Amino acid sequence: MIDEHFTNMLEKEKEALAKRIAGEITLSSDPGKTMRKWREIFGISQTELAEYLGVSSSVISDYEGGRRKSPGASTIRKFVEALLEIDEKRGGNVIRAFSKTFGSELPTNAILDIREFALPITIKDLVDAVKGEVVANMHLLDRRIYGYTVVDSIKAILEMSSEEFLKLYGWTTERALIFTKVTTGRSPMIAVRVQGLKPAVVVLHGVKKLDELAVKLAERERVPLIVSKAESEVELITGLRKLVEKTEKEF
Amino acid sequence: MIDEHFTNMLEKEKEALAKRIAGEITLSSDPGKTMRKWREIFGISQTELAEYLGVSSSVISDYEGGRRKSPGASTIRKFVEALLEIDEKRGGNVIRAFSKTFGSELPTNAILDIREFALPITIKDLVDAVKGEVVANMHLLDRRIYGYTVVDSIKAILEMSSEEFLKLYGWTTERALIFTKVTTGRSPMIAVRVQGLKPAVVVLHGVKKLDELAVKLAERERVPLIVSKAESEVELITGLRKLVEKTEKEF
DNA sequence: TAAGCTTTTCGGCAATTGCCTAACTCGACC
DNA sequence: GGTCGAGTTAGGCAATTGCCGAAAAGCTTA
Repeated sequence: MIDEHFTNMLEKEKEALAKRIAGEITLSSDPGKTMRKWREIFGISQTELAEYLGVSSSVISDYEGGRRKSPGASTIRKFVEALLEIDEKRGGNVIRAFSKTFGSELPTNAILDIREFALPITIKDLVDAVKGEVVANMHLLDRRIYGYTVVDSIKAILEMSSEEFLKLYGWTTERALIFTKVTTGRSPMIAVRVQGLKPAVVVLHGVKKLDELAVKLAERERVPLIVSKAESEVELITGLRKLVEKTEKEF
Repeated sequence: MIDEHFTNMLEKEKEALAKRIAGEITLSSDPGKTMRKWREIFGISQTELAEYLGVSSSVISDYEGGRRKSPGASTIRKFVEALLEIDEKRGGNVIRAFSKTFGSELPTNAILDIREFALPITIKDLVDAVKGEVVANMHLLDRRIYGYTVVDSIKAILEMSSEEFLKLYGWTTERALIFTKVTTGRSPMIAVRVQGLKPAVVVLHGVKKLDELAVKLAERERVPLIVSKAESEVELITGLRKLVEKTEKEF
């Protein structure tokens, strides 16, 4: 009974997300661009999506590239449904990441800020926003990221269970994971390695003396590592939010 | 500054509603049917919408009738934007009715229940759901309605300002207005008449002795008047909610 | 650096959309 | 009963979509 209720709630969240994505694509002045944005948020390749839909991959590329100015409702529907079904088959991490039910389960005092960008940005953009310095994997700065999560590393380590850590990383691989109250950077990077999942980039704020091991772990995992020189958490978050607003204006 | 903030909030609600409507149309297995549903919720005629969009009215009829199985994104976008812009020109009552901002301004203890149906129902359906008896305008029972508002008439009269009454009626003309704790039905019908607006149907619950003036006022306003014989408010609301669920299943 | 995988670009074509016009139906009202 | 406004139906047609396949280009990784 309770399980059934919970399942119905998740189903509603999925429907709401489907509607949100479909609405956004349909109302967009560049539907193809928005289609790409959401496909990348889900971390699905054009090839995989094409196979799932039973079309050739050039079809997906043509849509996302804007060759078709006004995709039909059927096409958008199939596209959106495929994204959600593929995600569900993978465990439903992205659906959960965008649902309110999931959001309310996290210890909110460890999480200082969570935002999405209206448009994908590069890690280079992020570096500027956090007054950062790249300390590992500089060659990977062209990666796209779609959002960020700012975590108080002390609170997170003290209060979050292993499962919650997993959830934190499991959102998408296309987000920046930002730790504040960091001393050497060792603990966050160990946590990243132990969980075996990869955020698109890790930002450390508050570093007194960077531990060489942190750099090595980042290089091993091929995760760009950035040290933020922002004066305070407020300044860090303000810079990030300005970046969010900037992408909203450009969109 | 505060005005600006408030305007931005309304703009966001409008965007959210646009996305909701567009998403629903796009994901629907019968987009035309959903387009009609939303046009009727806004109380806009096909003719007016067609003129606004600069097309002939047969175009709207063809879409809503399902002649086009997969309307393009551009078409849906123009349709949705037109609905919202026309409503805004009329004062934005429907946009507000569907926004959270508006909802939180009403005295919630006077309003016992507010719901939408997933599909339009006729007044006949409503009569059954509330164990009702039609006392005026029986020939108008084929009208479509899209939702209902149940109001405690005593609390509403004691606590609601004239402006709030106006808001209550101003939602759409496609909803049922249901008064509970009614003795003769005179006061609710006078309120209906004084405000000069027309709900699709009025239901009176708890009538001891129906005032003939109530019937006359209903006839004059051409508003179907129904007296509910439900044993209690709970039974009344339960019947209505069952009807909501029924439409959700059929949709 | 080479191989393998992913994505892009473009020509082609059948099917469908977006819109028109004209004729018709229905309900309300004078 | 006649008029008017709202809505429906269907034929027609130019423009666009939905999809294919092939060639080229780009990216990642060992």
